[in-house]
Amino acid sequence: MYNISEISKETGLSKHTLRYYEKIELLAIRKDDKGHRIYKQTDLGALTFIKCLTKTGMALDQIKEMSKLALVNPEENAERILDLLQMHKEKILLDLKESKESLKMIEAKIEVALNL
Amino acid sequence: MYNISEISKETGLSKHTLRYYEKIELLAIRKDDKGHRIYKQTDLGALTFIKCLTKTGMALDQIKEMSKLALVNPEENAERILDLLQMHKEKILLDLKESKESLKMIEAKIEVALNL
DNA sequence: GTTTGACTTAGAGTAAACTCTAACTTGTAC
DNA sequence: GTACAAGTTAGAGTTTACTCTAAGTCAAAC
Repeated sequence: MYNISEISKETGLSKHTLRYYEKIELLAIRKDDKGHRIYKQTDLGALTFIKCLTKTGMALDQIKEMSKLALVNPEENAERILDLLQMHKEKILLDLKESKESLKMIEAKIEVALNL
Repeated sequence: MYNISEISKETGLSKHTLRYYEKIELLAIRKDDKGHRIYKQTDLGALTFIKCLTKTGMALDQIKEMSKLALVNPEENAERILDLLQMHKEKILLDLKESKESLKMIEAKIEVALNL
């Protein structure tokens, strides 16, 4: 069990961002009798996974769509979720390829600059 | 020599974006007597390199700063430019590392989903 | 000679993902 | 009992990188 400050430190996401994620219904967090958020291990896991997805360029809208599918009816939607994850995986592989190509061009520029 | 439509096709950047890049002074393009833009091979090269930099996460502001340095006084600024390029290279390497880690987590999720 | 299509401009509008502000409550420390 | 720190909300503002619109010029096609 964590409060918002602890989760913020743990995930590296700002408190603002954590509240924002709730506002856009990316995830739902239980609150105590004072209205303060209580984060569980599973919430930490979810946020860690969300970070993986955003870092690799998945839009919050898509992440939200996926997490809704998983929450509402995991069994019926398992295949669709798998599809989305696999499509994202392909996208990452393509991005990695393109980034490596860009890196080569940049390294070439650096080489040229060094030989002046 | 190319006009804006040809350069748009060649680079994959929209005409809107090409004009926008000029507006923010990312590069300067000569015009003919009718005020139409004339792109040279070097402009195509510059745009290709700009695409490498944006694709790998460099902000337009930084690209602009760098290209200003190169245009205003290439000799005096050579070292600074080299520095910026090398810093960006390090950033790409870190991003690649992080993306690969995220990829692993996503592949792990896919594995779990497949074994249900 | 007028329609079509490509170019031009200034400036407004959009989308995504935050980020901040103001006003408020609550619990602990002095 | 009051100051301080941490939590809350609704809603406004910011940043980045486009993207679009309206109004206009100009040359070639029919």
